[in-house]
Amino acid sequence: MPKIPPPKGTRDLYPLEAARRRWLSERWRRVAIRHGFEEVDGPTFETTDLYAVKSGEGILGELFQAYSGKDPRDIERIRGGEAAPFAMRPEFTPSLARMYAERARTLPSPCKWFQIGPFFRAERPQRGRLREFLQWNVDVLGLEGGFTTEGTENTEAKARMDAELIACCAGFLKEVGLSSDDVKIHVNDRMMLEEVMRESGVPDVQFDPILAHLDRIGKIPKERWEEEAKALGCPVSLIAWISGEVTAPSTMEQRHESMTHAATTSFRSMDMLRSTLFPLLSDHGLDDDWVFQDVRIVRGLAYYTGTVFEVIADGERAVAGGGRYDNLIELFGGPATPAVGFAMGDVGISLLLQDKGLMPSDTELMEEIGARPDVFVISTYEDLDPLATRLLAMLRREGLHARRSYRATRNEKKLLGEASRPPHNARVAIILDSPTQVTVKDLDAAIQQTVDQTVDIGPGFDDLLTLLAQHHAPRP
RNA sequence: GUGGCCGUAGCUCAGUUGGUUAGAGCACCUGGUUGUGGUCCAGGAAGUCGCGGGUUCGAAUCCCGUCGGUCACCCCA
Repeated sequence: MPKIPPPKGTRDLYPLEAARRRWLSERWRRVAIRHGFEEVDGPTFETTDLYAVKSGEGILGELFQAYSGKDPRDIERIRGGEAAPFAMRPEFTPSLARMYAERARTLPSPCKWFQIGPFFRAERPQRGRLREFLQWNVDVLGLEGGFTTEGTENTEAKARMDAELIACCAGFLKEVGLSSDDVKIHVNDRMMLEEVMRESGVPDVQFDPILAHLDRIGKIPKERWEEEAKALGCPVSLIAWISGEVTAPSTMEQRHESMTHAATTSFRSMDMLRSTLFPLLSDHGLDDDWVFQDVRIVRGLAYYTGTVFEVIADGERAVAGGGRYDNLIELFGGPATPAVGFAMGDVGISLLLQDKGLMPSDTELMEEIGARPDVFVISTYEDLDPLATRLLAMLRREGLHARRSYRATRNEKKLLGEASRPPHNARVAIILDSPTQVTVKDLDAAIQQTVDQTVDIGPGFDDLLTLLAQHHAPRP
C-alpha cells in the first residue's frame, strides 16, 4: 500500500502533542468558566450560504467546501463553478450569530458564551498558520439589564462588556504565565477613525475600504501605503498621524493632546476610550503595562463597529484578536444586539509558549490533564504475574490509574526506571517480589514501605490503599 | 493561489570535486552490570536518502517535475 501522508496544513498529534493541546484547551476552558462564560458549540461544517451573509469575497476563497456526494446536482453545480452546498467552518461567529438569533428572547442579557473546537481554512500553510487548527472563541452578546441599540448612554454599557471580554483574554495570558513584557493588548476604536473621516468629508461608502487599507500598514512599503491611502480618499491628517505612530509611537497624553487640537468630534471619541474603557480595564487589573491604545489596530474585517483589539507578542506576532460587532446579530435575523468577541488559535499561542519556555514539562503536563499514572505495578517473578494482574484490576476498580510493564525483563532496576520515566512518570510503584510481601515505593519522595501481607485478599488490599493514599500526591 | 529557500533512521544532524554493502548521537528493543529509579558495557531493530522521471559506466550528490515544510505576497474570521 502506498504511503498516504496527512493533508497539507494538518497535524498528526502523537501522545505528547495531544497532551500539549489538551493542556491548552483545558486552560482556555478553565479561564473562560472562571470569568462567567458558558460553553457552547455548533456544527463543524455549515451551509455555505451562512458564510456569504457577512463579508463575502475574502472569506469565500478560503473555504474548504463539502458536499455529501449523494445528490448528483451538487456535482453539476460545482462543475458549473458554483460553491458546494456546505463548507467546513472557517470561524465561529456566523454559527454563534445564528444560535443567538434563534433563541435571543429567552437568553440572558448579557449572554456570555465561549467555544473551543477545530476550524478549517484553505490558505497556504506557514509557521503558526495551518489549515486545521483549534480555536478559542469568547463573546459577550447584549448588555447588562437589557438594551437598545441607539443612544450614547449605551456607550458605557458597551465599554463595560468590552472590558469584561478583554479581561477574560488577559486572564488567560496571565494564567499561562505570560507577562506584560511578553505580550501587550493593543486596543483601538474604529468609531474614532470613522469620525475623523466623517469630519474630513469622506463619504461613508469609503470608510470600509479605507479601514481595510489602514490595516495593511507595516506590511507594504510606507510610501506605497501612503499613496494608496490618499487614492482611497483617506484624510491626509489621518495618514500622517497613523504613519507617524509607526516610527515614533506617542504616549496616551500626547495623543490626547494632538487629538484635542485636531478635531472636536474626534476628541469626543478619543476621550471615550481614554475616559471610559481604560479605567474599566484598570478595575479589572489591567493597567498601562498590559493594555494601551494603538491607532494602528484596525482589523481587516468589515463587520467591526467599535472597539477592536489584538494581543501582540514581542511587538510582531498577533496571537489573538477581536472587537465589537454591533450589527451582525441583526444581519443573521436576530434582534439588534450589540456584541463583542475575540478568538485565539492554538498554533500561534503554542509557538509563543514554547519560545518563552512556558510550556510545562512532560510530567507536569500529564499531571495537569489527569493522565499521570497513580500506580505502576512491578512483578519480578513470572509466578507473580497473575497476582499483579489481579492487583491491577482491583486498583482500577478503586478508580486509580494503574499501569504495568510490558517488557520481558525481570530486572527490578530497569522496571523501576521505566516506571519513573516518560512516558509513564508514575507517582507510586508497587513491587511484588514475594507472594506474601508487597513494597510500596513513592517515586517522587524516594521513600518506600514493605508490608508483610498478601494484597489480593480484603484486609491486605485495604492496608495497601491506605498506604497508597499516604504516598499519593494530591490530585489536581 | 504567486514567488524564494529547504527535504538523509521516530528526533537532531554527518555524508569529502557524483564512486563499493549510507553513518553518528538521542530515543526504541534485548541481555549483563552497579545493592531499587536518568550509571556503565554488549548486542539488536530501524532509512526504496520525500516521491517520479532524466543525465551518467555509476546519483543522497547534477537537471526537470511533483508532494511536503518554510519565508514573503495574500489573508488573518
